[in-house]
Amino acid sequence: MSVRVRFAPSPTGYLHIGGARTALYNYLFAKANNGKFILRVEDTDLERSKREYEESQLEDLNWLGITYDEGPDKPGDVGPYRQSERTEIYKEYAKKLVDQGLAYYDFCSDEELEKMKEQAMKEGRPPHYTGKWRNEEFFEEAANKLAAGEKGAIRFKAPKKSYILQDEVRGRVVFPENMVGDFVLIRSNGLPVYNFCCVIDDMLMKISHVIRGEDHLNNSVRQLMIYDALNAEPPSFAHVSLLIGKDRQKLSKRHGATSTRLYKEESYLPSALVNYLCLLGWSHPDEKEIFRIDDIAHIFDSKRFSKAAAIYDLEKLKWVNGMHIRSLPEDILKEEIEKFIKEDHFYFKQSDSWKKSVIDLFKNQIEFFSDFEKRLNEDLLHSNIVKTEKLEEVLSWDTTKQISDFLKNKIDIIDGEYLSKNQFQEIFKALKSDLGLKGKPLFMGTRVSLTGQDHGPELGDLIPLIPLNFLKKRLSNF
RNA sequence: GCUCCCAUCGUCUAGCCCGGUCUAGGACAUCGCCUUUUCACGGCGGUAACAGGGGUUCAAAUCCCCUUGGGAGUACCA
Repeated sequence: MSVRVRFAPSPTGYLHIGGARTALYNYLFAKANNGKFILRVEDTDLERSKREYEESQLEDLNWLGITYDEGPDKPGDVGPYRQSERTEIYKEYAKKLVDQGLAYYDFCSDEELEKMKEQAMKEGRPPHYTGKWRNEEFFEEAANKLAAGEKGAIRFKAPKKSYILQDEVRGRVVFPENMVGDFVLIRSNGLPVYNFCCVIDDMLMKISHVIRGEDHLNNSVRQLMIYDALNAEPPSFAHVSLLIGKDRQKLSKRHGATSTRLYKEESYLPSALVNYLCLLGWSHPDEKEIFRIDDIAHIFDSKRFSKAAAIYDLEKLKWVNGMHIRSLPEDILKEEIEKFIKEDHFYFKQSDSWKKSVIDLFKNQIEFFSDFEKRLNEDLLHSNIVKTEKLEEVLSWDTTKQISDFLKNKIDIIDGEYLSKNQFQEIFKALKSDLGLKGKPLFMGTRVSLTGQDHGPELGDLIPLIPLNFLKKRLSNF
């Protein structure tokens, strides 16, 4: 049987980081098994679903490099791929179930339903449907109401038996009898409910494996019931552990950035995000930590999912991002970095070789593309200098005063835009021998005199990249 | 409440299925040292975990049970 998997987001918000991970696992699983990855939009909740969210989610998926074979914008043979466009299909199946006596029309009002639940809770019973409409003797009355144009919901008659789910991740899960009561298939407004359309679609779209969040585990019993009623073979299921926040609660807005979009805006590399997400609940057989997802697709194995929920914590993601930045080819790195530098920045007025040197100088020190401009401004162009205690200390040394005087004399008489590497080396050598300094006083004194900072890249690499007039200006402060 | 799921360093995890090779391995973070000063990179090293209790066994992180803790579901949301 050919492998077909799907990701089925609801367009009720931006793409959630947890959703992105689920999509990723499906994508990887399809790739590993030479299967197809289908994207289906679950927009049956009319009030919350918005087309703009759908568009943004597809866009973000694309940004992450998670591409699908079939979807609303890539029609295949089993469309349409938006549930809102499939309501007739669901109704048809629901009616068939009613005809077979496996479901029934229910005309209870919200108030009646509410009362039923309260009563059950009070008596310590599970809050299941106990309305009269499930009884055959009222079928005729229901038919009359229907004929008279009254709106009723279609409710599924939950069989009184236990169900067993052989889950790829959880193993054998037994759902005892009486776990759920009769549930709604089609709402009185004619729209289907998740558990129903999910099954119909997975069946019609020939989905072979369902990989989804553990929050759906309990839904499975309802879905299994429907497959049974439809006489259809259920797909195999893999319920992946959930992503949670530091407080071990379900990931939500208050845990900070939970939408994929924000990572895009903060200049994270999609390859890094996806690399990190992949490792949150799945492990590489060789414990490799840094990889491109397409490189591991062929070894992706659903047996390596972990069962426990993972805390979503940004620290490691930052590191992964830095690693991905460093592995970028030179020209792409340059291109990406430049996207995050202001158009009128000093950087763009410099020569290509200068740009290259500067990128080489900083690329190992940044975790984000947006860090580059910061480094440039602080380490090279000396804006935003913070007077630290350490800096004050170095400034107070007599040797520092000697160094700055010496440098001022040497550098003031040099013309040009930059100091060459050789020029700097010579000056530095002279400084060393003339003043007889070494170690910390020498290096720190020179650094502070020339950059105004107590830290930064290797002096020999850094100084020749600082415009000469900046150096002169700096020295004139002493 | 009821049902289901989960439980290894602060965090992500390997190991668990097929008990001994585990005085529990890796990574992030953290700390220390080295890399002629700093930051970073790199290298080396340190701190740090099998939730608790019972079994089974010559032997348990690994198998079984209980407790505790956490999570999910219990909708005419998805």
